Amino acid sequence: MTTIKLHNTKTRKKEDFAPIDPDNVRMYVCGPTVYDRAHLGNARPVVVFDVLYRLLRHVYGADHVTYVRNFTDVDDKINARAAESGRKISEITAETTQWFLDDMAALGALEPDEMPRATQYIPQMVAMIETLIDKGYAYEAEGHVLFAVDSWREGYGKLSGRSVDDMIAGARVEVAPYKRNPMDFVLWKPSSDDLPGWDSPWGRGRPGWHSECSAMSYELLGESFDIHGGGNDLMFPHHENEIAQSCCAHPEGGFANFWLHNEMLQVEGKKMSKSLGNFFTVRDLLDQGVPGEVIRFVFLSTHYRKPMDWTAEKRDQAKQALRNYFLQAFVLAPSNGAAEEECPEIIAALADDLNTSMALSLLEKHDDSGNVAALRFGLKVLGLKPSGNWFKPTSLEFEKDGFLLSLQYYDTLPQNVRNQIVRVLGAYAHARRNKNYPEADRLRIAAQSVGLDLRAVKGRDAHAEAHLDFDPAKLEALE
RNA sequence: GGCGAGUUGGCGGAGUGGUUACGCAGCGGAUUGCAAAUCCGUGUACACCGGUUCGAUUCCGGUACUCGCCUCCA
Repeated sequence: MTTIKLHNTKTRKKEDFAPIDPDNVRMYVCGPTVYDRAHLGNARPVVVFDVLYRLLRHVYGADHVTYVRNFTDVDDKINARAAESGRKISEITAETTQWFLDDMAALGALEPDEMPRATQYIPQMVAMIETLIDKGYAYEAEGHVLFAVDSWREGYGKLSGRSVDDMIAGARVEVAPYKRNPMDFVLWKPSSDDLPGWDSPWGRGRPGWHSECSAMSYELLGESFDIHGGGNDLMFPHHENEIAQSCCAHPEGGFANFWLHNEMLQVEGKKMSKSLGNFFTVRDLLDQGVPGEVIRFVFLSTHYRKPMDWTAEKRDQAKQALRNYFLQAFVLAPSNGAAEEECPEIIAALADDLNTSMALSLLEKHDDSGNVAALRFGLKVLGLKPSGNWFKPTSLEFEKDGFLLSLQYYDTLPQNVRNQIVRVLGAYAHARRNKNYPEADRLRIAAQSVGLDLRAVKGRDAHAEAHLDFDPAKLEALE
C-alpha cells in the first residue's frame, strides 16, 4: 500500500501517515462562515483538502474515509448581515450555504461525507462546555464562559509555537475586564433578545466560534481522529483553542494526529482585499467565463504550503494546458480505448505531501507521449473534469461541397446557417484561387470576428473551424 | 516586538551533492501570398555572505528581501 507522507504542523516535519483505523480514515476541515459568497481565497483549502480526500479514498478505499467539513451558521458577521439587510438569518445562511456548495462543486470538489451546521450541535457544545467547567478548565463570568489558558499551560500554544507569556506580551487587544488572563477565550457568550440564542446553564446565549469545531468533530469523528486541516491563518487562535477545548474535555483522546495547513492566496502579488480593489469571488470568476476546472488547475500548480499568487497569466496558461489535456483525453483519443490506467507516479507525487505541481507535470508527460489511459487517470484523480465544451473549439469534421468543415455541433446548426458557412468558404477559396488576397484576408478577418476561423489547407480549398462563441446571426454580413 | 513560511532562467514551476526537468513566452528555421496552426532547433537559472566538501543550486550558519499570523478576516 502506498505510504502517504504529510507535513504535520504539530512537528513541523514531513511524516509517514498511518491512520488510527485504516478502515475508517477520519479528516476534519474547517468550513466557511456562511454570510456571503466565497472569495477565491476561501476556495484554496477546499481544493487542497479535496485532493487529499481523493488520495485517501484512492489509497484506503472510497468507503473507508470520512471527511467532515462544517458550516458556521451562527456568527456575529451573519447577525450583522441580517441587521443591515433586514433579512432573516436562516434565509441568509441557507442561501449562502447553497452558494458555497454550488461554487465548490464548480471547482470539482467532492462533497464531504458530513457537513454539519453549527446550529444543529448546540446541545453538544453546551455539554462540552459543562465538562470543561467541571474539570476546572473554564469559568463563568458575567454571562460568559471562558476557557482559562492558565489551567492548561502545558498544552496551550504548542501547535502555533507560542507561549502564553509571549502572546500576552504581543497582544494588542483590549482585554475584557472579566477575563482572568488576557488570553482566555470565549466558549459561550450571552445573547440579547434580538440575537440568536439558546438556553443554557449560563442563561440565553450562543457559542463562541472555537466551540463549534471541537463539538462537531467529537460528535462525528470521536475524541481522536487522523487529520485536521485548514488555512494557516486559522492556526492561531482557532486551532490552538480547538485543541485546548478538545484535549481538556476529552483527555482520553489525542484529538487530531496530523494538522495540515495551507498557505494563503494572493492576487497579482498582493493580498486580496477590498481596499486594494482586487477582491473577487469564485462566482465572479465563473461568471467571467473562467471554467471551474481552470481555477482548480491554477490552485494545483502551486504546492499547498506555498503562498499562491492568482494572476491572469497563470489563468491563461492553465486554460491552455487543460485544453490540450482534455482534447487529448476526451476528443482525439479513440473512444473505445482503455478508460484509464493507474499511474503510480502520479499517486507517488500526491503521496509525497501532495506534490500537485509534480502530478501536473506528469500529466504533461503523458500528454506528450500520448499515454491517454494514464492521462485520463491523472485528470480523474486530480479532480479535473471538463465542465462543458469550452476546450473543444473543433469537434467532428465534415466534408461538404469539397470544403472541410470542422464545426462544433455542425449537425445542430440550421440548414441556412450551414449553407451560409459553405458560401463564405467558397468565397474565401475563390478569392485565394484568384490571388485576390485583400478580399481573402477581409473574409478571414471578418469571419474571425464572429467566431469562425477560415484557413487554407493543403490539398483542399479551405477549412472552416467554428469556435464556441460562433454567432451565426452575424454571418450574413460577411457575404 | 514575537511566531512561522518563502526566495530557482522573461513568467510559472519540479528536482538534485557532480550529468542541471517540464510548460508558457521569446528567438532561429521549415512551411505559408500573409497570418494562424504545425514541425524542427534554441536558453546552463538556482537571493547574498561564509562554512563543510575533491566538488553545493542542493548540507550547515548568518545576512537581505518578500509574505503571512499575532486583531473579525481563509
